[in-house]
Amino acid sequence: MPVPLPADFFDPDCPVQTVPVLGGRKWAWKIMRCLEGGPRRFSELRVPLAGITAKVLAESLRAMEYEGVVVRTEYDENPPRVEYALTPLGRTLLGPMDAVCDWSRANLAELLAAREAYEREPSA
Amino acid sequence: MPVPLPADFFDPDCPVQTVPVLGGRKWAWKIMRCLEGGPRRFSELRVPLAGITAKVLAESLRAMEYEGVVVRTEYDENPPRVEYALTPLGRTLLGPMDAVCDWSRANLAELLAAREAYEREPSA
DNA sequence: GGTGCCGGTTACTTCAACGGTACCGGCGGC
DNA sequence: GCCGCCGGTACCGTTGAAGTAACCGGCACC
Repeated sequence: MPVPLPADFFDPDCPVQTVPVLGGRKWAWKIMRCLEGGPRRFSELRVPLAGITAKVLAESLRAMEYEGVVVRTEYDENPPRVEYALTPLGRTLLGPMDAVCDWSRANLAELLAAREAYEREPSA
Repeated sequence: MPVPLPADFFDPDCPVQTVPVLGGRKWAWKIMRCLEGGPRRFSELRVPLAGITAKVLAESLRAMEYEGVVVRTEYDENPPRVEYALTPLGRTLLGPMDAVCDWSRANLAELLAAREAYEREPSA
């Protein structure tokens, strides 16, 4: 297939650029999983996300809210309560995420082997 | 669904941690697409990846090689030639990637709308 | 002998995500 | 009065990806 790639191979507003959550956010996938079963409170999320700090969790949730996959609901009760949940849009993202997770699970051994092989012979 | 999430909700070596390429690397998805049609040379890749610098392309390719989705082949010709190609493992990743791309394409309007809405009313 | 291409490398800078610590206001309980 | 819980914010430092710019050796061409 010797056809050279053209300079306009990519759409200037290629949808990949708009993929939320998936890029550069360490905790986002796990947060999605935690919300899969229903709305959760801030401190409730901190339990399974062992090691996350309040700051990073707040940042991540706000970013995911910005991207439209999470909603934040503040209840004017006493004591005040805040709940985070997936939006319908966010819920539709779970499918494609599953595909990637399944791939990763299925190829875990090969992935780890590749890294080891590279370290033995970096760019032969 | 009021069942609280347990502290060991996530497998300590959860496969999500091992997803290559997808996290934190700006150009990796596009590079995958460029290699989809067959092996490419370094300078050949720079054409469709408008704006990428030699340094970042070299770094990205090396990282992808480390993760086992790309192979680098050096031909001892004159002038010397280097080709990059997807590994079989890398090729199997295209499927899940397509799922995410399709999702993004299908929901592009909603994604952009969510961001605009957030900017009008940040965390109401 | 100078210019350019190929496939990079090196050094320096910028930026965003992450992590750590400290602290806040409003409330309830002791 | 004091402590702690809840849901954060403010400040600071670190890291790692990305960008900028300069340069390299080997070869071909003129």
